[in-house]
Amino acid sequence: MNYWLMKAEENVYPITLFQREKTTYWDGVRNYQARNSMRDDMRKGDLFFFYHSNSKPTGIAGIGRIIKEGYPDHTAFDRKDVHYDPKSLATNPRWYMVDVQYVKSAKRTIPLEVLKQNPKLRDMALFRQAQLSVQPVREAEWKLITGMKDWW
DNA sequence: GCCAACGTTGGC
DNA sequence: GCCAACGTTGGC
Repeated sequence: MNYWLMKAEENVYPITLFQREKTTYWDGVRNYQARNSMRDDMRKGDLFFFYHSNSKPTGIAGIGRIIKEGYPDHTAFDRKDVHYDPKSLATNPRWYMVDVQYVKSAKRTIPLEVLKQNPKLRDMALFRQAQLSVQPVREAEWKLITGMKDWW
């Protein structure tokens, strides 16, 4: 079982919408490292932190589960889609996505600042590669964060 | 809205 | 292969 952190802009896809929809596909990732994680490493049943960026505060808003492993991101083929990429061909897709299911929300978003203050979380990818929208989370980090009673 | 960090593109 | 220009991410 692997753990992940996936970022969504709150004004684009808030966790309240995820909760209503229950399942969705995670499209629009256009970074190779994030793509590789989704295409090669995510497994059905893996859990992830749903992270709100561009929000007040930014931070972990909830938890989701991977329910379908990597497959071509069709929004890259759609000329009218904001994530259209003419270099991604149906015969040779460049971008991948996964299907995800809502699991639960934090009582309140756990702010980035709170995570930063915990010395045990210092090595999280979140701080080392701030711009990466899909990133692995270590089991110890997962357990520590999900065990923060005030927030769940 | 600003801007630092960082990834990608393309000329050479 | 280098690197400047450019675009995007995301915190603030």
